Amino acid sequence: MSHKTIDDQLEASHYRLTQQRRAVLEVMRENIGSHLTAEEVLVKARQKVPNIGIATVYRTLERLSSMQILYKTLFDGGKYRYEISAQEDHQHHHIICVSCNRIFEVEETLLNSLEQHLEEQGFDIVNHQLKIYAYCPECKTNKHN
Amino acid sequence: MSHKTIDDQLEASHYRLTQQRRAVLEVMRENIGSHLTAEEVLVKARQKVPNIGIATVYRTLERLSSMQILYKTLFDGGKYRYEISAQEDHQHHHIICVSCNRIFEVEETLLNSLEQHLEEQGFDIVNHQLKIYAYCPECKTNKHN
DNA sequence: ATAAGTGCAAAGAATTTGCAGTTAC
DNA sequence: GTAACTGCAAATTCTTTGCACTTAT
Repeated sequence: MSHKTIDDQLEASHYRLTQQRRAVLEVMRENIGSHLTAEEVLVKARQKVPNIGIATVYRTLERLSSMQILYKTLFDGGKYRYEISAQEDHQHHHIICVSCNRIFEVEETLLNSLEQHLEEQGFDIVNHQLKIYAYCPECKTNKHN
Repeated sequence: MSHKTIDDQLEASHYRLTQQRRAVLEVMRENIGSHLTAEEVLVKARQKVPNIGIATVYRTLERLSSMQILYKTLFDGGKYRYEISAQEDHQHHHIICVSCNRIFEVEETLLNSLEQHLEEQGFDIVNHQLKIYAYCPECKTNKHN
């Protein structure tokens, strides 16, 4: 639904819409709520543009991240993962299942009082990231077998 | 104060107390509240044991982390940083100054209601990490020059 | 004595960069 | 036409591993 906004942003930044970038962007749009590695994006993008290289994927993901179109987050294991951003809200929280490694999203809000406290202490908060490691409901059930 | 506990733990695990490990542990103890990279630990450890190599530092940090004596945390930029753990509490939160890159600690507690909410939804929380990106009070002042 | 630990250098994994050729505008 | 973009391969950066030598117990 916010395709127009993103497209406008791209337009405004003299961003050339090459097949490769189009493919990466499509992949990200087709995977809302997923947190893909560059390698995973490469595999999916190759279904659209077979010759696309990993360097182009990295360059595109980096660029889209710096334009706030994607979020780039470092998860344990040492890999960056990318997800398409849901326009307004620029804080996102994750629950990582320690068993199946699926990533769930938590909705914002509960950190407001903490932030307020810190602002009173003189910090000027730019962003925050919360990662919660847990057994997801499904794995929690299964681990009792 | 908790040296005895850590030493007991090491003792109990048949961990050989070599000069190198002693040096790494001393470095960590001399830097409570700091979040050191392996490279930074190496430099400090070499002041005690000049020939210590980076591989030993990594192996020692890894081992101490798996024994819960250290925390190992991945920060943006893609490097792991290590800090000595304050026994009881195993959740720690950081404020990273986006200007000077110093890392500050936030005291626990404010996530309890969030956790409670998630537990009700069927998640079994193992751990969590909160990273807050902010201007620290000092940099906040300076940036208005 | 011997199992565990060490330093070195080589290997790995993820990401970035240089460059000659290609393409969107 | 040309500045921007691409793919490839080489370079970087951080971390891990193999191996012959050393050391704590």
